[in-house]
Amino acid sequence: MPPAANRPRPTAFSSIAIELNAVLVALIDEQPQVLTLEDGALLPSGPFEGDHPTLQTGLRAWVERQTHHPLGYVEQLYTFADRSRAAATSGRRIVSISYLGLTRELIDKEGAAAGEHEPGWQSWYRYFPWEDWRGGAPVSLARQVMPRLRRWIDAASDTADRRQRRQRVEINFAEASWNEDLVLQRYELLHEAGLVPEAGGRRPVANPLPGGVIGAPMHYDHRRILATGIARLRAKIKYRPVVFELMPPGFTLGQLQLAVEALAGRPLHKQNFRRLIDQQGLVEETGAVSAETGGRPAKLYRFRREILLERAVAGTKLPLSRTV
Amino acid sequence: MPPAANRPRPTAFSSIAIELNAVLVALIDEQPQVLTLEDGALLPSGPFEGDHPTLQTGLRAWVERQTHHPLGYVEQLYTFADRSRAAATSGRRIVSISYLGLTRELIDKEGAAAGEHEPGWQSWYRYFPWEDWRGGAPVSLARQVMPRLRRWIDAASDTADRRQRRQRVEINFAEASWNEDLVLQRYELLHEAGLVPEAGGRRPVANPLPGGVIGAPMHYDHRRILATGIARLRAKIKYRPVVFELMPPGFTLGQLQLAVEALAGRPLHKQNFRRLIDQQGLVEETGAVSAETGGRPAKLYRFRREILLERAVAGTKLPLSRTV
DNA sequence: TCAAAAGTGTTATCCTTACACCCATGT
DNA sequence: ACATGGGTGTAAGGATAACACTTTTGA
Repeated sequence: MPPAANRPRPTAFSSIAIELNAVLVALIDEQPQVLTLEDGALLPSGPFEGDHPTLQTGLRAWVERQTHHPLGYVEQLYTFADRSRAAATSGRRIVSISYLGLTRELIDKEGAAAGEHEPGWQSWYRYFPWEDWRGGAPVSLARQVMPRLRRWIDAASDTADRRQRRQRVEINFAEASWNEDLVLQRYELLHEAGLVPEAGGRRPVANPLPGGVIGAPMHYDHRRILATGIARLRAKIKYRPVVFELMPPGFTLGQLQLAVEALAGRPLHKQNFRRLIDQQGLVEETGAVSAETGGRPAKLYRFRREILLERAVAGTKLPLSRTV
Repeated sequence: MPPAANRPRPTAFSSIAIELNAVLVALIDEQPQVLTLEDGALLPSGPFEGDHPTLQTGLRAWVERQTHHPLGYVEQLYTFADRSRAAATSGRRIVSISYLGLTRELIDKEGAAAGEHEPGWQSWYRYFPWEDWRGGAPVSLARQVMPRLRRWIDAASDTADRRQRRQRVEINFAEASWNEDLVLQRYELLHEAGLVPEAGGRRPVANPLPGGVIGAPMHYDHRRILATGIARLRAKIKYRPVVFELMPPGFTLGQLQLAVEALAGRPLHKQNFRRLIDQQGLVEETGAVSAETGGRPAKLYRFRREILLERAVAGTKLPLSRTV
């Protein structure tokens, strides 16, 4: 076998910009919030310079430089490079690698540049009002989203197409069988239907309907990246103990439930939530109780960090044989 | 708000090569096989040129050019850019975006370049022999992997470190609670322990133990990418009907079970597997029966493609309330 | 007739869902 | 006293895991 250097390897020396995007999430005032720039129109992003050993260290470097705060849990989301959706205004091609970051503490605003670029937290439901089912079905769904989707269905060119559209809407938006994990799928469908045209760098949509925008827009495809992050997080809290990355060191079970509800965007069953938590052995009592918001004082709990080492997490759906 | 072109946007015009890698999987002779180059030492990879509208079309373009065969199911895996693991030999920085592709049919070898670059299929268990539990615990696990991992544990600098190592090995490699989804975690642990040094472009490992390589090596970090693909696929077959992308149009339930077993790397319980399949309504009888390998003739089934539109797939683990 | 694989039926167990209820505190 | 949230017990239903058994072919 020839040495590595001699082997031909089909790689292009492309003049393409590589950008790192971050969906930084924190729970503030029982709301899932996202760090943004420019009044909520932009996710923080930075260049990937070749001088970092890994992508993640590159990300951590500029996020911490920009926010003066160490980053906790970080995971890669997706790599986008759609020509039409990223940077149509500049002629330059951009590959954007996005990350999800969870933080427990507030980002120090002092260190950041003042003025237009000042970072700020925004509730993610500002961008996706139809995703917040904590108080029942969101009004914007019935009032705005569904009527426009129905018009989009009717605008199909032929019956086969119309049937297809109806079926897709039914799967993703049916109230009776709402699946909170489909954040990205729903956003992509709305985008395809021309209902979420973005502020900058978007291709003119195929079917621009009157009535315009639903939910706050963002520049480039940042709202799509945000949708990816929310979808990932909602799926993940179901099989990995990531909520605790967003919680303070001590918390009540009620606070924990509110946190999960904020992320999942729907109310949970109190008693069963509690049973689920303790039968998984995720938390332990600190011994203290909280002086709180009315009602009986609640025990404080802390996350058992050890279990990150103890568990490998299952994930079964196959009828496994015991005769291995 | 200023127009998009005026807004400063922190992107670097990096001179970094962008590469697309493909883990192309097919089921051949009841084995999960992967398309490779150079006698199995390399995954097919190609450049991302800026002239494609999306990353996926870029990938499809060169894969189809190289193999003269249309690509079916495709999904993005991960983006790596570790300096130490990708291309240490050349000085150039490479960002490699990897994809998983599933194909039902053989790739046409005629169209490909002859000689050293001729593509060929390899069983993926050639690279990860410890992952094949279809015939019970693989011998290489007890004979090779575990003894070396134990030496790695003993080689820890202090007791805390030793305890940590023991725990990680226990979680990922314990026979009693083997989790077939942890392919990537296990590979990364073996890599960290210096047990899977790769042929080219790898940083000299911290703890090179005698006894050398376990499983067939690959160049660069391609084995890591392959591990990512296998892990993703094993996890995915549990909640999405992707196996059918690998099956012929008509198949028996026995063949289907063998296919899932090949991917999951472990034997399944026949009766329960059948119940699971038909209670999910995934398949329907074609009416035909197969002339087969001995024993009673089996009914042939086909995948109900419609269900891809009918279902949104659940994925619950939270105690949801009905009082929405 | 026997091996080999297909195919059917039934039972025990666990987990999820749901309901009903009591407890401790502030106002 | 009563509103408010904390906290506990238990029953019904469904899904999984396991077992036992019959059927149909080829050699």
